[in-house]
Amino acid sequence: MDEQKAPSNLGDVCRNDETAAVHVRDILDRVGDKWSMFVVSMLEDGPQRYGHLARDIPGISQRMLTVTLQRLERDGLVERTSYPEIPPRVEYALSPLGESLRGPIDALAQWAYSHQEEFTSSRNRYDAKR
Amino acid sequence: MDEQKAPSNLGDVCRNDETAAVHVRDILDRVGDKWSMFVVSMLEDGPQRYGHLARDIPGISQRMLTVTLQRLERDGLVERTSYPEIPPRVEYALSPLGESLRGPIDALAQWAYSHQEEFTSSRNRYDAKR
DNA sequence: CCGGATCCTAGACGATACTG
DNA sequence: CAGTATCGTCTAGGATCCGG
Repeated sequence: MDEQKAPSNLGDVCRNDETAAVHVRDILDRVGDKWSMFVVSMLEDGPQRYGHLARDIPGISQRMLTVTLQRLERDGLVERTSYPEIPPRVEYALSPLGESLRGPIDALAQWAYSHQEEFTSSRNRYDAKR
Repeated sequence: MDEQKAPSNLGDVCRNDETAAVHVRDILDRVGDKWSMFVVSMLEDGPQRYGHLARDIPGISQRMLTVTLQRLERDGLVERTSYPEIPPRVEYALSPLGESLRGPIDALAQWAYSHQEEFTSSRNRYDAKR
């Protein structure tokens, strides 16, 4: 008894397995940082070049695009391919692991989209009371 | 023509609707901050008192528990009920909106749990090259 | 074209002490 | 018991300039 079943929700993950909880935190950090999921969404249609991403993501600085891509590559969510040409060409694509993240992320995006009304009205109500 | 369909993934959400993208960012901020989802996971089993949360969430400071709960309440994910007794008693519970977030969050938690191996091995491989 | 290196600021977070 | 107030630290993120 006390079989190690795959946990089915966040609470089970956090409570059953100390190290798993740490990894969940790492993922949530990546998901929650300012640009990562935006970049991932840009790669959903296929590989993109650095310059294309820089142009199409409004407001991102060169530095943040660079570090975001590096972190995503480090985490194995994005694959970087550089072609030794002049001028240099570098392409970024979702890895299989990155592709597999699309499901959960899209679910979250849909939730955010369909509940934005309740979300903001709750904030307005709360702020009005101060 | 140009009917506004519900977007089915993160890219559609971000590209189709400027304000929706902002709300998605707000949600992702909340999901990504250090304690929010941990607190939410603690409330999955039912309402909890402040002190109980403080004891059961390892490493959280009083301040961070307070501000986390306030933010969750502001966003309408958690409901606060204070009973005017001596000594005071305050209970926090998931709102219906908060309950509805469990699906997407649990999906993400499961993803993190089942892919932690690839995640960390990718990081080790990446770090080894520097 | 694709970044790396530097400097800077705002806000997230933590420790501690105090209060209705 | 359930917070608030205050202070210090640390890091994410932005602006800008430089290099292969």
